[in-house]
Amino acid sequence: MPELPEVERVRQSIEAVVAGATVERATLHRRDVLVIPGDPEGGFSRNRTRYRPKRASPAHLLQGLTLRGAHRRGKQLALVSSKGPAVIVHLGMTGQVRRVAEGARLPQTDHIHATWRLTAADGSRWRLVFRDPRRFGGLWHVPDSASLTERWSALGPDALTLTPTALAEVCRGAKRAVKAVLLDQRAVAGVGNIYADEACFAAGIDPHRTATTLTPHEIESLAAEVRRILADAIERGGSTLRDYVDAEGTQGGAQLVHRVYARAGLPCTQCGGVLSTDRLAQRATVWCPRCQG
DNA sequence: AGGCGATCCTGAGGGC
DNA sequence: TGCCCTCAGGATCGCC
Repeated sequence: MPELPEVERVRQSIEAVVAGATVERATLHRRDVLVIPGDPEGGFSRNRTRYRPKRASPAHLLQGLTLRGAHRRGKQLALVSSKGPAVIVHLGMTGQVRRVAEGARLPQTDHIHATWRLTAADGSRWRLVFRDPRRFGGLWHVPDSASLTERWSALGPDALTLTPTALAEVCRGAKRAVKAVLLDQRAVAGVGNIYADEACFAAGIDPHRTATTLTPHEIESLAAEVRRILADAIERGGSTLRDYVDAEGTQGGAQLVHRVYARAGLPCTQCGGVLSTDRLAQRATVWCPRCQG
């Protein structure tokens, strides 16, 4: 499940090829994966039972344009053209962006929903594909840079640079669990279930605590741990639990240092006590009742 | 306001 | 070997 670190690794692993590249040809293999402005379903997620996509053209996937680069906010990735139009890529649960040299074979060819054929700035030719077996992810066409800014302004501050002030602001008056706040992309962008649990553990805060009751000291500690854990996970190449690989197919190693995620019933690495589990905000949650007061 | 359940989807893993 | 069930979860929607 790609969260901020995994999306950032994907971004890094395509940036060099994407910056200055020309999109020679773009193909959409599955129509309902792309949302274009004016679609009956205008939100960020598609309700598939009702979603009826309008006709998409290769231009909606930036065919014929030169790319400026790959940008990221929270868990969202955007291929941005130098003229302004962009495509937001959301990986959802099982989404991948893979990149191979033109003519090279992709390791997996099932569930590929979009393909871009690129000529990089140095003249080399590449194929970029969006693959997403479970289709919780998707693509969003954005007509200009102002629209991208507008869309991304609906997201909270990027979790990688989360300040105590910003965290305090979204916790103020929030009568819900602090983990629910961390998972809310409008409050903080980029944290998912794994790193929410890991950050709460590292900060010694029970994820069930009502957000508004956190002390300034706890807020500061939590913001620092969110930043540290995400930065460390990026350095380790992200967390590979099952599906995640970066654009070159490289697995991550951050899962090796998880202290609580998927460790329910196992001993706490800090105190040796048994880790507890329940469901919070619809997500499996693991914490140490002794270390997280 | 926000908790909660349902929904979308596929693949893995357990039980028998 | 195979079938059925459950579970995983990001985001949203509708109900309470």
